Formats: sequence, C-alpha cells, structure tokens
Amino acid sequence: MINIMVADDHTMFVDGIDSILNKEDDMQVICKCYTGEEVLKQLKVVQPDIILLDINLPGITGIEVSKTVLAEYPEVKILAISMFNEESFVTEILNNGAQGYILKNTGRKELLDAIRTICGGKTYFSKDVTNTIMKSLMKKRMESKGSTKLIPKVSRREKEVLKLIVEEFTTQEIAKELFISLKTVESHRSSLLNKLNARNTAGLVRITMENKILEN
Amino acid sequence: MINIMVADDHTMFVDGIDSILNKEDDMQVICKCYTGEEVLKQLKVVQPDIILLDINLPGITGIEVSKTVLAEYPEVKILAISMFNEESFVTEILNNGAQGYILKNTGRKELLDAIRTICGGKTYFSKDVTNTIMKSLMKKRMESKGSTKLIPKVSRREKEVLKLIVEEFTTQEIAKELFISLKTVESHRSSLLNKLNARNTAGLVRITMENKILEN
DNA sequence: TGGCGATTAGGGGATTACCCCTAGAATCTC
DNA sequence: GAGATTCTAGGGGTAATCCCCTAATCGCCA
Repeated sequence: MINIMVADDHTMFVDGIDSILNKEDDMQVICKCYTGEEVLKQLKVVQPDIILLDINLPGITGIEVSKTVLAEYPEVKILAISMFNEESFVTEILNNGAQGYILKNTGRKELLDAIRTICGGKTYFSKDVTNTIMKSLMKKRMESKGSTKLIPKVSRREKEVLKLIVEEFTTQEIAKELFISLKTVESHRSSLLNKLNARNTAGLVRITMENKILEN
Repeated sequence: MINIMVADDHTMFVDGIDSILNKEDDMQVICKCYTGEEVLKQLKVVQPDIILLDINLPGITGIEVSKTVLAEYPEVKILAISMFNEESFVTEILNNGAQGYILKNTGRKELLDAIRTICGGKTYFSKDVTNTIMKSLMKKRMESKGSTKLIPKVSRREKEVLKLIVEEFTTQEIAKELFISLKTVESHRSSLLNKLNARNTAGLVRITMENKILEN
C-alpha cells in the first residue's frame, strides 16, 4: 500500500486527486496539506511514502519544502506538480530532491503511472516536461556556440599554454613543461590576452571557462 | 515526400532501414552512405530532408559529420542513431546539430514517428534516451552539491573581493571600489587563496567558477 | 566574557605577470 | 612559391601578485 500526502493550495485540486487515488487498491491519501508550513508540520506526525507537491505553494514554496524533505526525510519520495512547463522550475526542483515532475493537465492514468514508478525507486518525468528540458538544453548549447563566434580562433600551442594557465601553472612552469623559453610563453600569454580580450590572468581563466574554449 | 539519407557502416542495418522506409508512401531513401566521408561527398550532389546518422562511424565520426552539416547545410535535419545510450554521446550530438536521438533497438513504428516529427520541424528523443539524460542531469546536480562541501565558507566581504577579481579588477582597483586599503584587499586575497586551496589568481577564478561560489 | 572568525591595515621583500618593442624560423594556405 | 599565421625568443621596464609577518577592531555566540 502506497501512503500518499497531497500538498496544494487549491482545495478542489486536492480533492480531485484524493478521489482519483483512493479508487486504486494499492494507494491511499493519508494527509492533505494546503501550505508549505503544513507539510513540514504534518511530516512530524505522518509517514507518507510519497508527497505530491505543488511547486507554487504560497508562503514556503514547494522548492523550499523539497529541500527540507530531502535533508530531513530522505526516504520520502517527491513528485513535483506544476501548472507551468518552465525549464527553470523543473531543473530547480530536480536540483532539490524531487524524483519526478508532471504537469497539472496530466491525465489520471499518467498520474498513477508516475506515482507507482517513483515508489518503485525510479524517476518519472512527463513527456511534455522532458521535451521542454531537451529543448532548453539544446538552446543553451546553441547560445554558447553563438557567443563563441565573437572570439578569434585560439591556436594549438596557445591552447596548450592556456590549459596550463587555468591549471595554475606559472609562466616559468609552463616553459619547463612545454620545453620552450619563458619569453615564448609570455608571448603566447599576451596573444591570448589580446585574442580573448582579457586584461589579466583572471579574465583569461573566466573567459576560457565561460566559452569552454578548451573543450575542443 | 520526405527524402532520406541513411549513413551507417553496417550494410545490413542500412538495408533494413531502407526496406522499412520505402514501404511508407511519404518517404524514400535517396542515398545510402557507409562512411562519414561519403556523407559529406554525397551532400554536394543530393538534397535529403533528413539524415539518419550513426554516431559511431569509422573515420570521420557522426559527431564531426553533424558539425559540418549544421554549418554548411543547416536546412538538413539529422536524426542520430546509436547502439549506446550514453549521456556523453547524446549531449555531444545535441550540441552539434542533431534534432533527435534514437537507439538501434528502436522499433519500426517509433523510427517512422521520429522521422516525421523531426521533418515537421520538431525534435524527437526516444524515452530511453530522455531517461538517461534526466538521470545524469540529476546526478550532476547531486555531485556538484556534494563537492561544494569540501570548500570552507567564504565570507561576505571575501565574496565581494572574489567577484571583482573574477571581473578582472586589480587589487588597487578593488581597494578603490570597496573603499578599503590595498593591504586589506591583499589580506582577503591570501585568505581566499588559502580557503579555496589555490596557488594564484588563475586557480582562484577556476575554482570559483567550477564550484559556482558566487552564485549564492 | 573570553574566544573565534571577519575585517581592517601595515612593512618589506620575492616572485610573477604585463607591456612595448623586435625578429628569425617553421608551418600552413592560397 | 608568396603571403599569412604561428611558434619561437629576446631586451628592458613597470605593475601586480604573492608571501611572511604583526595587529587592532568589531561582532557573534557559547
């Protein structure tokens, strides 16, 4: 038997979920909460297997609740529920302990499927959600590619020097490592400062990491 | 009519795909390739709407081919096909122009679905693949949370200094910006070097960005 | 209320990074 | 094979960082 806590500030929604779940033989709703505070309070009394948690709770948000649950009741699973198919919400809640994420317009069958999957120790994400994530993943990559174009090509040797700079080698150490003169390394350094439009080592490292210059 | 190019080094696989696709009224395989070189060569002659591209091609890999296609034939869609459900492969190919990713054990129906979805301008990822991605996404978040713990807490003022260092301010400029003495900034700098276990400015910046120290 | 970390500040010196300049040799490219 | 780019290297100087030390003041908290 799966013991379920439902947390959402919309009473009708909670009741709807309640009626759907209680029709199932292997599930029972043991607690209904309408605020984040209530969830944390009730958890000291009841032991649900899973919490159906609305992300946009008033007061303490679902994100905050999720953090606390992960820290204090790590055995309790969380299925995040939201109106919004927003990439930021999804990653944020995944970041903080949820095992799944579904939208509020999800059908009965998928809801039951999600609950059983998560209670079986796996993770569950609705198709809409995964699509959103994948798309935003692709977008981010594209954007990072786009901004890279502003940066002139860094030569093979310069990359080697740059790599060592990022790894905290001094100019002298780089010279020894690459079997070249100190002056040569300085020469590469100043080329890099120019090409990457940096003022100093700090900028060199930051720009390198922001644009993932060493990852090709 | 969807014009399809198939690229895989296993002849039997290519022929199998060919026979599946040619049974459909709205699809036709117009070109079969067995190496990456061949794909790039054929693209100068034929105009496919979509390429079914094996990632693990011998010689020029599917990744490389995908990069080139994205750059030179941006209107041509790519559906990546692979034996392996590896997170690194998937992100790499998404990174470089593919609109979809399916596994070789994918059934006929899903293959057709994927092709039609992508040619309709959308993206397609098989369920196995999205699961892998989501899991590795979660893992990474967890790991980054975990590794953060190794780093001693950086104080408020130190973070201010650190932020300016990352933004290429020199010690003198930081002193002016924060209305404190040069020696004070140097003091904070050396505390930071100690706390973050860095040898120099380069390390300071790298560790800061790797651990996202300034994002709180 | 004593201790601890954070913030402030300094002296003095060693090392490193940055800048301006030139310039030959190797390598790639058209 | 000519031209561009890269890799190499140096002289000479200034600015910045890093290191070792001390030390006063402040706030917090057990």
